[in-house]
Amino acid sequence: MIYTKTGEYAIRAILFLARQSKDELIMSSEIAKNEDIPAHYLAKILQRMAKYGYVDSFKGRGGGFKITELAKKSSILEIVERVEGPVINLKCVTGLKECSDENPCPLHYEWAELRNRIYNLISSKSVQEVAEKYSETLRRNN
Amino acid sequence: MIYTKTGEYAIRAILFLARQSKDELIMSSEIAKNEDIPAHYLAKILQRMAKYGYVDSFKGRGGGFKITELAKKSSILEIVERVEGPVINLKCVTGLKECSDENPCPLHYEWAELRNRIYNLISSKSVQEVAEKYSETLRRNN
DNA sequence: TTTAATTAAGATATTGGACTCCCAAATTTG
DNA sequence: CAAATTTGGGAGTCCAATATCTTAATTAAA
Repeated sequence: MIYTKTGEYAIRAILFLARQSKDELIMSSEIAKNEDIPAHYLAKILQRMAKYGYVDSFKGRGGGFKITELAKKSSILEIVERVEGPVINLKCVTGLKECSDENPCPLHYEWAELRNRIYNLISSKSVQEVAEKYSETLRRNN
Repeated sequence: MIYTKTGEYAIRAILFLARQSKDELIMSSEIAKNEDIPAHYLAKILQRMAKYGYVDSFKGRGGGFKITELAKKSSILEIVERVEGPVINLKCVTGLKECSDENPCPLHYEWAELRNRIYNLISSKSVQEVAEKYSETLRRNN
């Protein structure tokens, strides 16, 4: 993974919610169980995502979480960066202090290209698209 | 950066040493100053690299460090992994629990390719090559 | 031989991420 | 209304990475 556990848990939870049938409420504990995430910790992350408007939350018996339209349209990168801050450091793989477009280290341009492609990979598809395609794969195989 | 600060410091120090004129001894504090690395922390890292045979160390007045032939021939990846353990996590960018070649998530193959290219980028050139090419760039520009 | 300089080594401190616990607030159900 | 259930929010623990400090060992130079 490129990001931290917090970001990973956030994405797994949101993709899990995105794969549920419409308007169904899922409890934090159920997501935790299914995705193998520490329950109390996930609760915190969901709490934050509720603030950001990525999930709607409902208290009390029968309560739980469901994904919002905002989250469905968002990319993985957007959600992760909201939850944990910038994902990929801009610095070059050599880490050289003076490395820049003017004074490029020998790996500068190749790394820049890869970095862009990584960004692209996790920002060009919406959560909904990813969830749907993944559901298809699971349907085909099982 | 893909690796931790410890790995980054190690690489910057080793590339700095690789750019020095032959047989010159460089003090830990001098590297720290030039590369803007916490001095005491770098000392620890150099100490470990001495154990691994990547630098030779000399105590006392006039002492310091110099890079070994082993380090010159090694790749950035080799050194970083020696210093801090495996660099890039194998897990997919979606973090999905069941993601595998059989049940690939929608980003699985693209990510696998990028991961390979990153590995390639930091493992196909030796420290010496990187240092030499970088020195050339600096000479041309300044 | 003494002093200063430099690395080696180990102990300690700080920080941030990961995780836990507890109680309050809200909501449903009986 | 009371009890049970579920999220919200605050506080606290744990651990590894990062960073600092102190002292010992070694060496060169005065």
